Amino acid sequence: MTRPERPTINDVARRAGVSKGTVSFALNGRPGVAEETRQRILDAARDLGWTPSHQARALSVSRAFAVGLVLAREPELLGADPFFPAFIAGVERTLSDRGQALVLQVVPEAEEEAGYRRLAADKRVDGVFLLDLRVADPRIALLEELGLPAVTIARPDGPSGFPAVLVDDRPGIAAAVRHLIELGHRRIAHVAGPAQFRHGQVRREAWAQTLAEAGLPATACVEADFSAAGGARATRQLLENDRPTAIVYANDLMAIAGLSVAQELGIVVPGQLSITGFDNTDLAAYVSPPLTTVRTDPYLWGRAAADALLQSIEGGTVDDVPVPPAQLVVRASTAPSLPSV
Amino acid sequence: MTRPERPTINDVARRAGVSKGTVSFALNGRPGVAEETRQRILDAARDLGWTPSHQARALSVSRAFAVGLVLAREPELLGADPFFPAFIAGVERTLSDRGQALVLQVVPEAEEEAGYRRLAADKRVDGVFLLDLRVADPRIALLEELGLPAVTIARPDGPSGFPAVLVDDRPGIAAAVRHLIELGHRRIAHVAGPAQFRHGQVRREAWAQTLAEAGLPATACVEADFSAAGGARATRQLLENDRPTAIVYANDLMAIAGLSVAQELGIVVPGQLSITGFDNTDLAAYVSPPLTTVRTDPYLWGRAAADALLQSIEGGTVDDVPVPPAQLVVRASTAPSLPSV
DNA sequence: GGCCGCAACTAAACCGGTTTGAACGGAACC
DNA sequence: GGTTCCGTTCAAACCGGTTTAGTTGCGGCC
Repeated sequence: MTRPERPTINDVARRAGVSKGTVSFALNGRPGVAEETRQRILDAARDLGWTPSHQARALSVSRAFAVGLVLAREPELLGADPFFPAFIAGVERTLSDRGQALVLQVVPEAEEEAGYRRLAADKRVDGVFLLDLRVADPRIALLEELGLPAVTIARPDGPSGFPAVLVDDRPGIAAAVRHLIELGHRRIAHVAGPAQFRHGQVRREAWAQTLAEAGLPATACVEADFSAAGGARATRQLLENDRPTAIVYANDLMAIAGLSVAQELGIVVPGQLSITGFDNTDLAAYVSPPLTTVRTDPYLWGRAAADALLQSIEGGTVDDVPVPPAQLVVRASTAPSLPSV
Repeated sequence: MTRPERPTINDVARRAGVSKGTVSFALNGRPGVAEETRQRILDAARDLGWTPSHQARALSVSRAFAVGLVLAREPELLGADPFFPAFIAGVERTLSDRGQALVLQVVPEAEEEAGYRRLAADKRVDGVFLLDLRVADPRIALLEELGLPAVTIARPDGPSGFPAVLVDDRPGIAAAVRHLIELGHRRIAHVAGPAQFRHGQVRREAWAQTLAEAGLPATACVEADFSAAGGARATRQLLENDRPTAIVYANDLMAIAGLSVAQELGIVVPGQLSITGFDNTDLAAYVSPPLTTVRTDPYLWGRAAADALLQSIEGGTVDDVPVPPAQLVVRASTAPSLPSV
């Protein structure tokens, strides 16, 4: 009942009648091995069912054959975020084909830096994804200091030596705002994400800029935290005084919470208030009324990010990766603004 | 600008004036090293800022110092599930203190077995978590064959050589059903998860059994897939003929979708229909009406599961781990049943 | 004084690959 | 016929730890 020992490169060498150095060369497609010998070695390896020990390889070449993802969000927030699992699925799609693994680290925000340092010091990973970029994100300098390759999701605000997956939330938000303007809305509010996050900031700017371009005021904005509780609070605040006729939310979760707040206040959506979300979560189409929102494709971003990261690890400088823009999905939570409420 | 070479055990040995074997012994707290020597070695290691290379260690002791999690769910379903991120956060909490990493693998369901085999063959992990247990789950035999330690979340239906975190959904569902019975409901339906999943099956059984104990019929049950779309479809089906006065959903996502369906059909919740969910997602308290649901603690389960897994890897046989039962959270989506509708 | 036993330590093998330096043999060249 | 050169192969070093088999020095014992 002892587990069968797995064959090593020495077994292959013996069976093929060559030295293990030659086996290594043959299997890595290096020149300097006669075709006939190479064939013999490949056969021997196949017969024995040999696969290289990635631990041994990791030690010799000083690579981890893995990439990392550090999440500093609070677990509760993570739970509600549809982005993250889809992104990971996309990442895996690329990684698994290439024999790489994904190392995940979830840390309290205070230990974020230590998290990256540990991954680097232990040589656990050969590179990392940088998610949830913050304004003037300190992690960029940190990773440069650590010499760890990285790929950022969306372009950071400062200079960055790392390639970025060019996720841009602006067109999606702009489309939502324009959609509302076309419906006749003039008082269009925004429930924003935290300004410290790039995606919070960028969505807010897009909202403001699109309004400005239409000659409309961009005054009604409340900053929240992407959570349902925050969305509800912000909505209540907006609806209290000088009520807008439409609210653009920075994500679906807050939008759905806001929708409920409006309903509890007896405000009819979309009759008296139009609402848009962002993310197109699973639930968006199944609330009442179904939510007009912006569909993004985190699965695709994950694939693209992993491709770029692996390429970057293997040495090449990598260009930023374009991705298709987000699409507005019009459902029933938006309707023409009534001439006067 | 070259990255400074990090010190090896040889550097420490030289500095302390001993052989590297002694250094290894000293640092692993083995007997046979004089106290004075040990101190000198520790000092030298500290001075040099030495930390052991886990790659080298992994090779010699044939351990990965990592544990794995294979997710075979579709990305869309994952995205909506609050369980998974919280669980991971709990797992990490335990792992990071012990220098272990978490390797995540997201695979299409068809490649699930290959996923585990790869993790084992590459010695990428020393053990795995078994989530989303299925009825007669084939992975148990697979992992036993692979000789890979594991911990299951909830007890599997068949025999299992692995310790389990004793998550039990029954009391939570039973509490929800009893709560509805106490409110006077007699026609209590259930929107179930897929019967192939243990947690789908168990919740359904708990619903049926609690009704049976109260002498009520457990006939109105529709199986869905834990998704919003599925929950909406199931709800519509239940409300069409012989309408129940209450519906117990197997998760919050379906419950929220069901709530919207009822509202669109002009059925007042909770006036004409009471609804309960399961999970207590972030959103549950912020829909209208706020959802009565069952609060679980996946973060805690994650911690417990990781503890058990590490212990199991380190050799000991491990007992099943009890966890506190889920709690019913009563909100406004449940109300007394009207004498006659 | 010689022997035993033990604590403390060293040297070397080992894990399983990659990589370097040198050796070998045959063909080409002068 | 001897030198050069190249393609092929091997032996050994290396990555950085752990572990085993010895070696050393010292005190106790008879």
